Amino acid sequence: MDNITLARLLDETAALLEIDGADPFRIRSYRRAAEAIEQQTAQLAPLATPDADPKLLLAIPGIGKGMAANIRDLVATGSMPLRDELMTKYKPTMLELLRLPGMGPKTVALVWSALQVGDIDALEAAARAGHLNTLPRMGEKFTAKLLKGIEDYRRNSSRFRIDEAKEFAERIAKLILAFPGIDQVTPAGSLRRGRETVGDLDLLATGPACEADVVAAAVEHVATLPLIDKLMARGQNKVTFTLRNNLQVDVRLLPRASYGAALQYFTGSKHHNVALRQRALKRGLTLSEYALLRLEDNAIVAAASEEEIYNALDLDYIPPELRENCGEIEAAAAHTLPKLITLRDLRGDLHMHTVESDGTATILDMAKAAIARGLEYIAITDHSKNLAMTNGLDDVRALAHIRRIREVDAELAELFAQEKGPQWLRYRNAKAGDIRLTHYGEVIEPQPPTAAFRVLPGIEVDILAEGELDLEDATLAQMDIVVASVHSRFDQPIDVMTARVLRALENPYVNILGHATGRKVLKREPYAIDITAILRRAAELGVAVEHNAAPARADLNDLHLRLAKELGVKLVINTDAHATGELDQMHHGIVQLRRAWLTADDLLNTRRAVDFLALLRKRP
DNA sequence: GCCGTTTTCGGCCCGACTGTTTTCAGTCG
Repeated sequence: MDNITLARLLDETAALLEIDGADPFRIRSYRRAAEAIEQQTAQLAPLATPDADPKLLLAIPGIGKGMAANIRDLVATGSMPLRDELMTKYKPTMLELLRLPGMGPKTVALVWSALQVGDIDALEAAARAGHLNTLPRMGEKFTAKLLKGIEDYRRNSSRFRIDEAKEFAERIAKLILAFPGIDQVTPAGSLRRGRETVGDLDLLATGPACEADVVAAAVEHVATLPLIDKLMARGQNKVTFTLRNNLQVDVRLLPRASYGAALQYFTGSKHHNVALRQRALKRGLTLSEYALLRLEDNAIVAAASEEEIYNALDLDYIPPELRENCGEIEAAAAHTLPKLITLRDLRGDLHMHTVESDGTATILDMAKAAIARGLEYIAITDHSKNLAMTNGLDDVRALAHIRRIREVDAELAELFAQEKGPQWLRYRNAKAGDIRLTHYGEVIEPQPPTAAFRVLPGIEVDILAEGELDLEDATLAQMDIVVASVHSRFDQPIDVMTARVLRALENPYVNILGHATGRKVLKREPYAIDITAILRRAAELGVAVEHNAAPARADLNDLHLRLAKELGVKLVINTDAHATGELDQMHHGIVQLRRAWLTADDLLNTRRAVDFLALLRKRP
């Protein structure tokens, strides 16, 4: 039984306990255990066998004697007594009801006990028949909202990818900023924390118009924005609505003086906030979205900035990406938070395409775009022949392409030698206007170059059915960068796919493993290969593993990135750009790396080009 | 059910909004 299943079973038990009206603190402990298990990079099942050291499970915060016994039961039998008992009392489909808006545990328990309604279809039927109106607190409005909720749930219960969510956040922010007196709109929530997907948007607005005595007008402005599909709720300083694509947006308008407290509060995560408030209480303080207050006299200790609040709690400032209550508070207290990687640390991008296969720009265009973004080297890695639909290269074309790449490389080196930099800055400045080198507010200033920009010849070679590659070794030997990727046939069993990739890693010319998992971020599809096995082998062989920065193609999740670091895997981050503008996708990938606590030292392509090449796998 | 620079017992985060209430329970983030 893997960690994800374990966590899901405990989380379901928590939900059933909630419906059962159990002690809320006991419920919380089940949730906490589920979250703790999800965060582990090592599988727990081997630690839960009868002959394993019991201390190992107990070492995980949130798991005590009782929960350890539950875990051992789950691993041994697939279930546990409490869960079995609850499952006979209630229906598993009731868990789904909790996902509907307005349906909490109490209401689910009520419709079950009063009407024997235990699944979505029955609930909808009861609502349409007016049966719900006979129950307390469930009138016309509740029923109408619920029916809409059921409809939305069936149509689209998925989350939104971070790049899409960010785009909407920016559009809405622009509309809100049109109101005079609102001078700042900041995305908070999981978008600011850099989660791969977000369930809803949290936007925090502030400025003179958001002060308590005048905020009503600004609320009216937000509640009547033209792109609102359905207004869900509106309060004194909060507006909730959905867009036509069903993305839910929460806008809070808060006074400038409490901006820091509000930003901290709405950025979350929930668990991080809970832990922070507990810490505050231990210090005789109380934390809310308005301020950090001293309990005895309600004096404001900190409110204007997040830094003040963390510092007042004897903590170093914690970057949003780390705020998951996953050890960051302890590290901040001990001053041992890592110096997280930033976009600025990146020096090269080793995976991109040109017009030679399925890209839209030339080699020189890609080089200029990379220079404009402050990079020092790139690798051109067009597709190989097996991907016919991308106009992939056979051996003859691949060798000819290498010659052109080397020509561009030499051309740029000559320019650098002749003009010592100014020419490079011209490339930069020509593009500076329409390139947004920002990372959630941090503006990246390109630095003057200290060495010639390098364009490295490479290829993204396709892994075939038996694990062999679709180009000759003699061709691959000419390349600096050989990215091996799986592009299709993900319908194969996981062991078949894994063996295929492992075999490809053995090829002495492969120095980077490209996308291989067939993972789709929004579809909850299982991985097509055993990532743990692949990472272990890659570490042994010295093959670098790519983290694809494009949100649509991100193969590795937070957990895999942390595991890769633990295993000493050589990691690189690449955009896989098919157009110059796609190089900007890099910042999404950087955020993912930050979430995994990675620093500049954990990546190969934060090094200078010459150092980087020396760190790659040794070739025969 | 977990946990311990006040603790092996007695705590366990905070506030806003909704609906249907005539003072609040349930939900949400």
